[in-house]
Amino acid sequence: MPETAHALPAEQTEPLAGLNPAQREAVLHYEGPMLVLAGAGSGKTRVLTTRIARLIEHHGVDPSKILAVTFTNKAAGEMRDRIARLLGGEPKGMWCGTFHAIGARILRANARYAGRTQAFTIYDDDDSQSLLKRIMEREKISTKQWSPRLISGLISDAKNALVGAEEYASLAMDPMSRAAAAVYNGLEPALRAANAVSFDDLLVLPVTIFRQQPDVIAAFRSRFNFILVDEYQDTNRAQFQFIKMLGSDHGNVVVVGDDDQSIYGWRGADIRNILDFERHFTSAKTVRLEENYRSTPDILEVANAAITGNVDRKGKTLRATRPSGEAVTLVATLDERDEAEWMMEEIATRRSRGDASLRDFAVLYRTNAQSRPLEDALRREAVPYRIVGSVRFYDRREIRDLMAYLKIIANPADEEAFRRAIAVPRRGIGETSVDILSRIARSEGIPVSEAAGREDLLGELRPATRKALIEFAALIASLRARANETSVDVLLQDLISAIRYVEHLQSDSPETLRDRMENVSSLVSGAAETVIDEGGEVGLTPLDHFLQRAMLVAGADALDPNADAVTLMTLHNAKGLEFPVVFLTGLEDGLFPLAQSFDDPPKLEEERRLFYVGITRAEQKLYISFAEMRRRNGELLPGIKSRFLKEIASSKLEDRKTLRVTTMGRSSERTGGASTSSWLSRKQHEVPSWRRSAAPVFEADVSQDEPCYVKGERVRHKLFGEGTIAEIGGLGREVKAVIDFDDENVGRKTIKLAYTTLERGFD
DNA sequence: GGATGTGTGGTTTTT
DNA sequence: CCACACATCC
Repeated sequence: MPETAHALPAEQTEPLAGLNPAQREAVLHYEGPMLVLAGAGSGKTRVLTTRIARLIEHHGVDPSKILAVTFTNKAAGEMRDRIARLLGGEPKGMWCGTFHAIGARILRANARYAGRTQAFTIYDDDDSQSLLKRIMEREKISTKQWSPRLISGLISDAKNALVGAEEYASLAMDPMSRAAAAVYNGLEPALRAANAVSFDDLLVLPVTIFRQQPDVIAAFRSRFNFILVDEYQDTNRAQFQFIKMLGSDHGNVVVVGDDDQSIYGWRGADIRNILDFERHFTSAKTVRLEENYRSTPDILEVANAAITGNVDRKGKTLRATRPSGEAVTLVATLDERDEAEWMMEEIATRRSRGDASLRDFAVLYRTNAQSRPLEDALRREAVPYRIVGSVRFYDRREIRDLMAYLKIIANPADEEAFRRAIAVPRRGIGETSVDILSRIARSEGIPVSEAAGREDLLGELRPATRKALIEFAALIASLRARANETSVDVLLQDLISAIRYVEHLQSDSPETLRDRMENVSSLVSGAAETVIDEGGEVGLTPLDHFLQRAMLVAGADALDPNADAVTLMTLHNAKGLEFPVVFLTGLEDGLFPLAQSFDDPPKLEEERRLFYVGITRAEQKLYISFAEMRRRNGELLPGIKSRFLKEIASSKLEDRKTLRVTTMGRSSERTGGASTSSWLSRKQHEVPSWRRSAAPVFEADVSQDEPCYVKGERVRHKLFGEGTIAEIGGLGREVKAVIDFDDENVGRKTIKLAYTTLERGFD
């Protein structure tokens, strides 16, 4: 991270120069466990890299004895580069990568202990879910009652907590868990048969192997004498166990993290890992990095105020080192379009002052769906932008198609890949035929792709189908032979012409041909670059390497730092990044924080940490915006200012409204004109003078088809007082709300909104 | 078996 | 509002 770009020359000549006392202490620490509580922008990357360089240079540690775990591949690459710069050369043999990449590497070398070969495929969520769905069908579990998504989530949670299928089954009491248990039970053999592993398995299987194979764990223990883990606050139980098994003997485990930035609880990350580190690794030293080199004091004040609402934290306050700058702007906008237009104006103003390039701007939001109107605005004005995440490169149809071929070439047992590849240019083989084939293959105990080439086994299929299968099998076989003698990019080109993929794209959808072709050629050039990448120690083929890398790239990995464009991404993707100017959009109650977190304090705290992460991305200028109306799932919903904003003293924020909000606010009744959308006719209450920027309060208007209240919203009833909406439903005059009133004597009541007036928009 | 159409259901965040 | 799953028809 470039937070100390200006300090680079000093770093090169005298590594310890320019470090503050806390940073210095962390760098100088040699053996034993240490927890570095590193606030946002406190120079933790510098501490990590300097420390590793010092281990190697000063303490004479062999780089191959060091294991460094990062959160993204990009962070791993940066760490490598910076260490190389400090040492004046690549540290040979050091392992540096994400948990998943490191897990994959360990698993490659020890695949046999997990019932796989080293050519195993990594299934992404889509692959896992389609496999899961077929298992559910086989087990006669309704995919309607419990979606594969849900079941897959349950199994994933179990895996991340290191709960195996058997144990899970013994714990499953309710019908849903029992369904999940049955699927989980069927999933393991299916993955094994496909010589595949899920994402979660990349963490779980190494731990399982460590537990079962004493020599394997012993070898790794003696190899990695120094372990460093970045973003420790986002580790889950499996990752914790992994680190503990490797490091508890010598205790040379340094973890760096910030409990206030733990935002992956929903993915099984356990904030207790960092909160309890000193208990897990006794005699651990703790160092706090609280000096912030990134943001202006104005931004930091807001950040500190925002996070204070959390109870479950170690507690730390960022201290500014930079001079004071612009105030943080909080702007009320009319709707998501207005929000986008306002953002465009601010970008234009700053650009016209000539002190900002496009890459200085980042636009952050809670959910991917919010990017649409922002993208529209950018496109309208022809402002270049890049978007991180949303549709990952490897998730695109055309890429997945070709990748399926590569996978089946690399791993003949991969049934998911087989199914996708065989369906792609249509070749007269439908799902029913594949199902029959799959059954035959299973009873013969051979992979589907092998069964497809065995004419003697295909008796029950029609001659045309049989012929097509044999042809397909021959195609794969010849490509596989080709894979052994050529590079991945050439293989891809051969593949594309062999299946006449361009013609397929052309006939499939001529409109998108250009875009797709572009993606296909990016894939080919990406493949060309991967070949010259690291060699790998277990004798992997270039194809295996390419596939693995492809499966493990994250959205943020693809960020090209040289592109001059505005960056759009979710808050989760923004972790670890920084920008001169940041727009934090959609600060509406129910959206950020999401309504689902309202009645769940730990979840609400996680949302607040996410808010904190967003704020601390900004270096010079932070904009926060919310919209009074927002289209969600095609429905226009009223929005009120996020509760998070109300936790920040108004003196810390510069309040603004867009022109449209200002004009609309005055003329309540007769705004007329083109956009007579329903909400315009709603009457407004007086806004109390003591809260100038509060969102307008609307009367309940039951003539609308769309519900005007959302679940979880706070309301006040004339008779019953204040309460929270627990449930809402019905249309028109039939709209009913189930409300839990604060007054215990009132309790829960179901109210027809047509006959009542509720107030909202307070506290 | 495949194309076309209609219905449904869903949306938090990602390695 | 949109993507996808499913059903129907060819």
